[in-house]
Amino acid sequence: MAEKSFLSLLTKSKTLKTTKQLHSFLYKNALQNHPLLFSKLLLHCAITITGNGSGEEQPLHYARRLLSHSSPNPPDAFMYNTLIRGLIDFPQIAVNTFMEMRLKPLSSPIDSFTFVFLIKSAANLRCVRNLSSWDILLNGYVKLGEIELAKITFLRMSVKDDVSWSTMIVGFAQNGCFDEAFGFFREIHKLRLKPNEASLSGVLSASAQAGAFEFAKVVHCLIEKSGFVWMVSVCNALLDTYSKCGDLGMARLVFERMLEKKKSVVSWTSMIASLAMHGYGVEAIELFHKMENCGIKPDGVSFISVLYACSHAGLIEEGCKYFSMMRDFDIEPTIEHYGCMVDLYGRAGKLEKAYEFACEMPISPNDIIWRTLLGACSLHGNVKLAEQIKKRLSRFDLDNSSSGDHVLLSNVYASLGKWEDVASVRRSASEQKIKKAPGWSMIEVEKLVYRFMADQKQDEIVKEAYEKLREIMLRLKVEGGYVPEIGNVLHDVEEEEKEDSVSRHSEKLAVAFGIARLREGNVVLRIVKNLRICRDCHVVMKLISKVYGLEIVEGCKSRIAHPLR
DNA sequence: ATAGGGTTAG
Repeated sequence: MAEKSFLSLLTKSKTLKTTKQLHSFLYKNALQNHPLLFSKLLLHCAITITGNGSGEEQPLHYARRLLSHSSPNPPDAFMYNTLIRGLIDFPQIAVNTFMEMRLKPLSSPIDSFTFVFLIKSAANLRCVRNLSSWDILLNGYVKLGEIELAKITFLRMSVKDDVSWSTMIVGFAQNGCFDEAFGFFREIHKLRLKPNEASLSGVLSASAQAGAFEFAKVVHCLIEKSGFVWMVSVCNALLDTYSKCGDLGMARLVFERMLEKKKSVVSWTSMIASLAMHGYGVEAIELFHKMENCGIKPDGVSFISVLYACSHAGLIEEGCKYFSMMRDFDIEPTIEHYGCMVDLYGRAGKLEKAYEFACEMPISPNDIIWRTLLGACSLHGNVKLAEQIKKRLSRFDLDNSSSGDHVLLSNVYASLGKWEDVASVRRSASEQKIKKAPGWSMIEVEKLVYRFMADQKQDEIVKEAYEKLREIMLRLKVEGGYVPEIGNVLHDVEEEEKEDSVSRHSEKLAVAFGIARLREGNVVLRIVKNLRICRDCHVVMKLISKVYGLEIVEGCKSRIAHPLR
């Protein structure tokens, strides 16, 4: 059967009658389960409604019936999307259709297209009457990452319920607008609205990502006081937040306090990931087994976490075992799982194997896979492979994240003292107008967050930090026998200059400021930064811990380092 | 209705 000719007939059909005829033809040829043809048919019906606009409901019912009879397979999101797209002039019906869609079992999940069409049809906002429709609209914008549009819509809404508020908070948290998430949460409090499970989870997730430890603790108090402690997602978010803020002990406590039967896959996986990120790979794996013994089936994310644990603990064989174990659980490996495997081999120095693995993956490798390998090359000083991989990476259309790739390659050269090559990488980077993302570090002092950058404008705070830093470095040299570690500095410059450029790194400033403002009895400093720590800073942190008797916890996105452990 | 966990790098 020529699919194309059928489709062209379908698109040419202008009435419900001819559409129905084509439909029966479809059945006769046993093509009714063909999702594409089916969707086209649906679209056609839907368009017929909007086309004659005379309150003709018949085609709509017909389209609906088609959907409910699309057995033996459940309908997929594509079909519903088509219907919603056809309802562009009937926002209320479109929203109702969406409501129906989310209640039905679908063979493919609701995707961003669903929201694109939904929002388009609801663009004429006067048509949207009830509050839940508005909330769905907000959620649609959030899912599309259009957080500004969501905010505008939210501000225009005359009536808002707690779902509207929590949708916004979660939206901010998911789109990296942490300050806004905090702000909206405070606003809820001011308006004397009760926070709910979602807004609490959302604001905690924002705290976790921003490393806002003090803020998180305030939220935690609120949770304890208002009896939200028994909500699974709130506990999960709390656990994750403590872990990401560097307090593994509290994360553990939250996990252990949860009732055994309340713990979900997410709870277990969060705890496994926390252990892994804090460097307890073996314990993470043990917990994975404990989870299985408790009858909780691991999902895809659980495997990512346990693979992460293996690669960072250097447990190659274990990693391979878990990777193949996924099949027993009917979990199809995704690009993330393959990424973990490449990291597993690469980190352990098996660069050839890692490269081979990446080339033979059934999914075509993304930039992250290659960057993983490039990182491994830099770790093990393999110039040849690094150059090859850099070439592959440059084929990706990367706008902002590519600066790091140049840095990585130049680090490979620098580690071998190939300064001409380092210079040429820098030249090519600057020719392509690639700017390195400036590194920053944050420290929370008495519930206020201070952010430092390497060559910041001097204000009182920065001056205070620099002054303290000078004093600290002197003390480290005298008492700790500090020698600057400058292997990673890119320029081939005089030693003194290298030391100088290293000494201004933002994390040193942040720690210095923390020490300058240290309160009596406080022995922990928490730093959050956007870039990975450099070797020299690592050494300095270790020495500071020793000389000053402090614990320094450095959080860096997904990893937490404890220099003194 | 809205929610919680996850691959790389400077």
